[in-house]
Amino acid sequence: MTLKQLEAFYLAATCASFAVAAQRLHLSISSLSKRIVELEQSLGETLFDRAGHRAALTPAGVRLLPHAAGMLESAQKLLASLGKEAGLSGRCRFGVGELTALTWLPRLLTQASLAFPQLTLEPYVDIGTVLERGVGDGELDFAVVAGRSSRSALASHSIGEARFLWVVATRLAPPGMGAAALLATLPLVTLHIGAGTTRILDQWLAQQEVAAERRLSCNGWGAVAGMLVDGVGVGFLPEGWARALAQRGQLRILDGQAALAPLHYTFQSRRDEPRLLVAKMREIITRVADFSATSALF
Amino acid sequence: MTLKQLEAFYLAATCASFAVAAQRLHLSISSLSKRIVELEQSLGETLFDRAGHRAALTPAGVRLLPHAAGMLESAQKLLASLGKEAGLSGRCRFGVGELTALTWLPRLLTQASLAFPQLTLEPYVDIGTVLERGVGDGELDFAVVAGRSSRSALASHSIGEARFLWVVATRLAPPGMGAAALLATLPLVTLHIGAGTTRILDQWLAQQEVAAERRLSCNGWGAVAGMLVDGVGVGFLPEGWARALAQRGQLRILDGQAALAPLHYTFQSRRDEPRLLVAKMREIITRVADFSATSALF
DNA sequence: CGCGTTTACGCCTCACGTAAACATC
DNA sequence: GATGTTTACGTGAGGCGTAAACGCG
Repeated sequence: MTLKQLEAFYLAATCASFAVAAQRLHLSISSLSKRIVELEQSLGETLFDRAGHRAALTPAGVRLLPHAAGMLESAQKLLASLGKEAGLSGRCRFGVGELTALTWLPRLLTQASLAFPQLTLEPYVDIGTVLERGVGDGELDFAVVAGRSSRSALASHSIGEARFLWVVATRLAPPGMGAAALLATLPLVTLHIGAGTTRILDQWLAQQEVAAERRLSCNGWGAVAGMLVDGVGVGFLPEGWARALAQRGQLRILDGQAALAPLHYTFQSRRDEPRLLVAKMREIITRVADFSATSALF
Repeated sequence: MTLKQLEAFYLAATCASFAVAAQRLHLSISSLSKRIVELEQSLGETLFDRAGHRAALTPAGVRLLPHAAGMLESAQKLLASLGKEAGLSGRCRFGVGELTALTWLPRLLTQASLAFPQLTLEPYVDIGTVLERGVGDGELDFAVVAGRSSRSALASHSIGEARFLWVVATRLAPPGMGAAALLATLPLVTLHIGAGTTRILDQWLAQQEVAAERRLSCNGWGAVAGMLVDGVGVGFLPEGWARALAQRGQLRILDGQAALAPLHYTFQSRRDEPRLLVAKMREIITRVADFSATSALF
C-alpha cells in the first residue's frame, strides 16, 4: 500500500469516472487502473465492482474511503507543517461565471499567484450548471456560481452578491420611463437561459406581471452590453457596468421602483474535499470577490 | 514522499542506530540511508544531522517525527479496518527473563500464534538490563522484565508477580531450620547479579541482617535448581518449582517466618510505540502470565 | 582501528504510456 | 458503435544489496 495508490483510489472513488480521476492525477487511465488493482491486491479486497458499465465502489471500498481521505489529509498536514508552499503547488482548476471573469477574476489570479507562487491556476469560464457538473464530476476543484447548488454532494458558501440595473440606450427612451413599460415595445436582451441571472429575471417578471414578448439572448455579458448600447433592446447589466456606461451617456439607467433582486454567489466545492488548497482559495476569494467592480474593459 | 520513507525515518529516529532500524525493516543499512536521504530531498529539509559520530535529529526532524508516527498509525488503522490479520503480520521480537521462558512463555507462544497466525514470534531470553537496552534501542518491540524500568523512554505496565521459596537439598538440613541459619554454613546459590531477583535477595539479606559469605551464581534457573538438588548450597526457587521438587523429596522448603518479597514483573515498551500489535500482545500476556506455573520440564 | 553512515555500481523490479482488446449500454 | 475499463508490451526510472569509501571517536 502506498500513498499514490490511496490517492488514486480516493480520486477514482470520488470522481465521475476513472478518466476524470486520471486527468486530475496527470496520469493515463491505464496507469490509474493498475494502481487501483495493485492497491486491491495489497489489501486483499476488491474495492470497485466492474460488473456494470462504470466502476462502482464495493462495500469494502466504501469502508476504505474515509480512511484513505484521512491518510491523504494527514499527509497534507505533514507537508504543511514543514515546507509552507508544500501542498499548495501543482494545478488548481476552478470554474467561474462570465460576470466573475469580467470583474474580479483578474484580481483573484493576481492575489492567488502571489500567495501560491508554485501553483498553476486554471480558471474555466462557463455557465453555472456546467460548472456544477464539473465540480461534481471532479474535473474542477471548485466553482463560483450564482445561487446554491442543488447537488447534495456539493457544499455552498456564500461569498457575495451582484446587483443589476435595468438599462436602455439613451436615445431609445426619455428619462423617467421604467423597464416594465419599455418591455412592451422593445425586446428583452439578456443572457441565455441557464445562466445565474435567469432566476432573478423570472422573479422580477412575475413580480411585475410583465411578459417579455420578444426575447433576445446571448451567451456573454460583453455581447449583451454591446447590444444594449447599440439600441437593440432593453435589458440589465451589472451595476458597475451600467453606471460606467451611463456616465458616458451611452446608456440610461432605468431606476424605477422595481429593482432586480440581488444575485447571490456561492463558492461550491465537494462536501468531502480534503485539500487544504481549496479552503485557502475560498479565503482569498471571499476577500477578493466584488461583483460591483467595473471590468477592466471599460 | 512515501509511506516506506516515513517508516524508515520513524524507525531511524527512534532506534539507537540506522543499523538497528535497518534490521527491523529487513533492509540493508545502505538502502535505509538512501530512503531517508530521498525523504529529505522530497521534503526539502535535512532531518538528520550527520556531523557527529552518530546521526541526530535536526529540529525539522523533531517536528516531523510526530506527524510521521501519526501517518503510520493511520495506515495501521486503515489496514485493521479491512483485513483483520493485516498489521498483525510480520515479525514481533520481544524479550523475556528466563523465569518467564521456563513458565508461561510456551503458553504465550501458543496463544499468540493462535491469535495472529501470520505473525512470526521471536522471543529473546536474557536478563532484564539487557532486555531493557534492547527495547530502548529499538531491537525489541517489548520485554517482560522484573521491576519498573529506569528509562524514561519506556512505559511499564504491571502484569503479575512471582513468588520464591528458600530451598535446600533434603539431606543437608533437618526440618525446621531456616534459610538464614543455613547460610552460615552453606554457600548461597543464586542467579548472577543483574537478574531481576537480585533486588529482592538484597532486600531479604538486609532485613535478616545476614551476609552471604560464600556465594555461587549462575546464569540460569535450571542450573541453579540442579545445583540446589545436588546439595551445592542453599538458595531459592520459583514457588512452583520448589513445591514440585519438594513433593518428590529432592528439596526441602525452608518456610521460615521470613519469606522473600514477591517480585513484580512489568511489560515494557517504548512510550511512543505506535504499533497496535504491541498493545494486543500486552493484552494476551496480561491474560496468560502466571509465574507460579510449573515448568514443563518437571 | 572500530563504529556508524554514505557513495558507487550492477541488478532487477516496478510504474509509466501507447495501443489493442474487452465489456457494457 | 460509443463509452469505460482492462490487458499487453516496450521503456526508463527507482529501489535493492554488495562492497568500498568516508568521518568521527
